Amino acid sequence: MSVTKPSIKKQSLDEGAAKDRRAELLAAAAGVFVDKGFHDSKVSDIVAAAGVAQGTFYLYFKTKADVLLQLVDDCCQDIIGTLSACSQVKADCRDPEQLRESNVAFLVDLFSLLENKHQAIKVVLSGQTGVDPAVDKALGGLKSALVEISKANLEAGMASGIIRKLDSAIVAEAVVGMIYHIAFERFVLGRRLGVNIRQLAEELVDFELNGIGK
Amino acid sequence: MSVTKPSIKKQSLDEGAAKDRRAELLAAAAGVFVDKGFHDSKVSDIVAAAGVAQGTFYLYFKTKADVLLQLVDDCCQDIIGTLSACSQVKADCRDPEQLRESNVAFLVDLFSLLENKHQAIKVVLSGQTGVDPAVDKALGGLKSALVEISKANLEAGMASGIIRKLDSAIVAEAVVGMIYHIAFERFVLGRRLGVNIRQLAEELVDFELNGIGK
Amino acid sequence: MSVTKPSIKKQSLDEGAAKDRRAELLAAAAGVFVDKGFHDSKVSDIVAAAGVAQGTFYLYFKTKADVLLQLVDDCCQDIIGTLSACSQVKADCRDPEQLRESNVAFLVDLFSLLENKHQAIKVVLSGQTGVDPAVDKALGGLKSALVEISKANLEAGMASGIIRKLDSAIVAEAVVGMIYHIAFERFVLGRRLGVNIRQLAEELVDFELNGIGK
Amino acid sequence: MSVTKPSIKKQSLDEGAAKDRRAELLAAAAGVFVDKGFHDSKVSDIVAAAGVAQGTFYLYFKTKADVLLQLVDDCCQDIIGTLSACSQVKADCRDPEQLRESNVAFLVDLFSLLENKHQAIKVVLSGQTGVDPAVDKALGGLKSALVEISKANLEAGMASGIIRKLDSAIVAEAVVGMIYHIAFERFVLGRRLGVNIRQLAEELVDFELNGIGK
DNA sequence: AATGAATGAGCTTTCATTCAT
DNA sequence: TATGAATGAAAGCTCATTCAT
Repeated sequence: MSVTKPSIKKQSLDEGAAKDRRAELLAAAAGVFVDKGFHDSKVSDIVAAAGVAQGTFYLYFKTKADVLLQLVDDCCQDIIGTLSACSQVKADCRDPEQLRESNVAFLVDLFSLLENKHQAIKVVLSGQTGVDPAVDKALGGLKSALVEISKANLEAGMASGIIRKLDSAIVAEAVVGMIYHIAFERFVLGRRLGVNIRQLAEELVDFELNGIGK
Repeated sequence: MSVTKPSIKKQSLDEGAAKDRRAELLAAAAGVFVDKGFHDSKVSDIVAAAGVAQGTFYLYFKTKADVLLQLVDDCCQDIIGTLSACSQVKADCRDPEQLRESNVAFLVDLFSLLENKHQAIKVVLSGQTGVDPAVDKALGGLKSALVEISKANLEAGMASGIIRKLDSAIVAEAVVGMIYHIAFERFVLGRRLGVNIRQLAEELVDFELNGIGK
Repeated sequence: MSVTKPSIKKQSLDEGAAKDRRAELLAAAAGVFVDKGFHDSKVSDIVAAAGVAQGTFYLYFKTKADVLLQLVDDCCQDIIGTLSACSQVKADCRDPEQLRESNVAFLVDLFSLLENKHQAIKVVLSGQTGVDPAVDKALGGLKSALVEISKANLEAGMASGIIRKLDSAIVAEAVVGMIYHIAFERFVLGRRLGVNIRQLAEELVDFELNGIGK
Repeated sequence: MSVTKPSIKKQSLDEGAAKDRRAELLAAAAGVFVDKGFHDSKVSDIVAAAGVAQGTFYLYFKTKADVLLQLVDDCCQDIIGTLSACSQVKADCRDPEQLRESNVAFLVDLFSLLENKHQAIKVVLSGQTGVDPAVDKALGGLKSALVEISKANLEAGMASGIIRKLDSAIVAEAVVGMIYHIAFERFVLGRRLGVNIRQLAEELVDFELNGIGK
C-alpha cells in the first residue's frame, strides 16, 4: 500500500518540475530578450540559456511570440494588481502634506516593484511593440491602468479641492509619460541619476505637485 | 555662348530626379515602417509602395536598416537643429509670464515641427530600438539633445532666480519623458485629447510651471 | 547489467546516421560539382541529389563553399597520407631496375587511389580555384606534397648515384605536371588512352627514366 | 568640297577609337579576371578598370562570358598559329644534337610568346573551365594542338630512328602536361625557379630527351 | 557611340516549428 | 516529458543585362 501510489507524488513532483521548466524558460527568455531584443533572439538562444532541447520549448509555449506574451502579461498583471491596491489610499487625503506623502509612497512602491522584476520589467519597459497584438494589448493595458489611476486621483483631488483645476486627461498622460521615462532610464538603462528610489520619488513628486516655478 | 547652359539645367534635372527617387523611397519606407514596424516590413513592401523594382532600392540604400537610419537621422538632425535655435530665446526671460510664454512657444514650435514630419516622426517616436547601433545612436542623440536643452534652461532659470531650486538632471528627464509621451500619443497614435497644439502646449506648461497643487 | 549497453549502440547508430547524412551530402555535392562546376551548382541541386530538404544542408555545412572545402580537404589529406607512406620505399633502391619498379609501383598506387576516389577526385583535379582561400590551400598543399616527394626522391637518387645530375626543382615540377595532366585526362575526362593503369604507369616511368631519345 | 567629307576621316578615327575601346576593355577584363577569377569579376569591375560606363561594355561584348571567350580565343589562336609555324622545322632533324636544339628553340619560342601575352595568358592557363562551352572548346583546342604537334614530332622522330619506340599518345600527353604545369608556375604564379627562359627550356629538353636515369 | 539608372530573376541562408523516437 | 534532426517557406541582396536619353 505504501509503495503503490508513487503516481501522486510523482505527479506533484512532475508538476513542480514542469513549473520549474516553464519558469526557467521564461527567465531565460527574459534574459535573452533584454540582451538582443525580441527579433534578434532565436528560440535556439533561449533553449541554450535554459539548458534544454529545442523541442522542449514547444511543450511550454505555442510560439516564440507566446513566450513574450506570457512574460509581459504576467508582469503587467502583477503590476496592475499591486498598484490598484496602493492607489486606494491616495483618494482619501485631505491636506497637501498627506497628498505629498501618499504620492511618494505610491512611487516608492512602484519603483520597488519594478526593481524586483529584474529582467521581465526591462522587457515590458522596452516596449516590444508590433510583435503580437496580444502583447500590444497587455502593454497598452498597463499604461491605460496607470493613466486611469492617475486621472482618477487627479479628479478626486480636484473634487476635494486639494488639486487645482486642470485638464486631467492631459496631465495624467504627462505624469505617466514622466514616470515611464524615468523608470526606463533607471531600470532598463541603469542610469540612477545619483539618487536612491526614495529620493527620486520625492523629487518627482515635488515637481508634480509644485512645478518648477517659484 | 552667352545664355544657354543646358548642361547645368540637365544636371540639376538629373539631380532632382535622383533626389526624388530617394525621397520617394524614404517616404514609402516611412509609411511601411509605420504600418508594420521595421521587422515586419519587407523591402518588397517598400518598393511596391514606391512603385519601383526591387533592385532600385539598393541603388539608394545599402541595406534595409540603412533606409531606417537615414530616415531617423535626417529627422533627428532636423529637429535638433530647429530646437537649438528656438531654445536660445528662453534663456533671457526675467519674469514668470515671459517664462510661460517662451515655454509655450517652444512646445508649439516643437509640436508643429513634429506634425509636419508626418510619417517620419512616427518612425522616430516609435523608437525602433535594437535594429542598428547607428539608429540607436541617432534616437539617443535626439533625446539627449532635448534633455540638455531642458537642463540648461532649468539651470539658467535657477541662476536668474525665476525657477526654484531642484535637481535639474531628474526634472529635465521628467520633462522630456512627458513631452515624448504626449507627442507619441498625439502624433503616432493620433489621440488628440480634445485640444489643439497651442492648448496642449499651454496645459503642459501650466503643469510644468505650477504642478498640480493649489 | 552485464551485457546490455543499449546507450552505446544507440549512440553509434545515431552517429552512423549522422555520418551517413553528411556522407550522402558530400557524395551528392561531389556529383553535382563534377556535372556543373562549383559556381553553377546550386545548393538546391545538391539537396535534390541527396534527397533532403534545403535546410538540412546547413546542419552539416556552414556554407556552399564549406562543402567544397571538406570534400577537397578530406580527399587531399587522404592522398597525401597514402603517398607519404608509399614513397618511403623508393628512397632505398640501388639499381636501375629497382628504381623503375618502385616508381611504377608508386604510380600504380597513386592511380588506383585516384580511381577509387570516384567523384571526389574529379573535383580535386578540376582545380576549383579561387572559390575559397582554404580550398586553394588544400589543393596547393597536395601539389606541394607531390612536388616535395618527387624532389626528395630525385635528390636521394642523385646522392646514391642512380640518377644523373639535374635541377631537381625543375624536374620535380615537370614530373608532377605530367602526372597531374595524365590523371586529369584519365580520371576526369575519362580518356584511357587504350591502356590499363599498370601499362600507363610503366610507359610514364620509362619516359621519366629514359626520356624519348635512343 | 573640302569641308564636306569629314565623315570619312571621322569614321576612320572612330574605327580606331572603337578598336581602342574594345582593346581597352579586353585588357581591363584580363586584369580583373586574373585578380579575382571570372566568377568573382563583375562587369562593373571591368568597366571601372577601363574607365567607361556600364552600358558601354555591351556595345563591344554580348555577355560577360563573351569577353572571356574573345580573350581566350584571340590568345589561343595566336599561340596555335605561331607554334604550328615553329614546329615545321623540327620534323627534319636527323641527329640528336639537332633534335635537342630544335626542341629547345621551340620551348624558348613558346615561353617567349607566353611571356609577351602578359595577363591574357594567365587567363588561358588558369583554365577557367565550365564558364562557357565555347571557352572550353578554345582551351581544349589549344591543348589538342600542342598534343598533336608533340605527337607528330614523336612519330616523325620514331620513323626517322632518332627517337626510341614509345606510346606516342601517352608521351605526348605527358610532355604537354609538363609544359603546361611549368608554364603555369612561371607565368601565372610567377615562380621562376631561379632560371631564365632558355635555361628552363634546356633543362626540360634534357629531361624530355634523356630522362632522369644515368 | 556612350551613358548609367533601372530592372527583376534567382541565389544563399536563416530559423520557427514539427515529429518520430 | 524530452529530444534534436529535419523541414521548407521566406527574405535580403546581387548583378548581368537593358534601354531611354
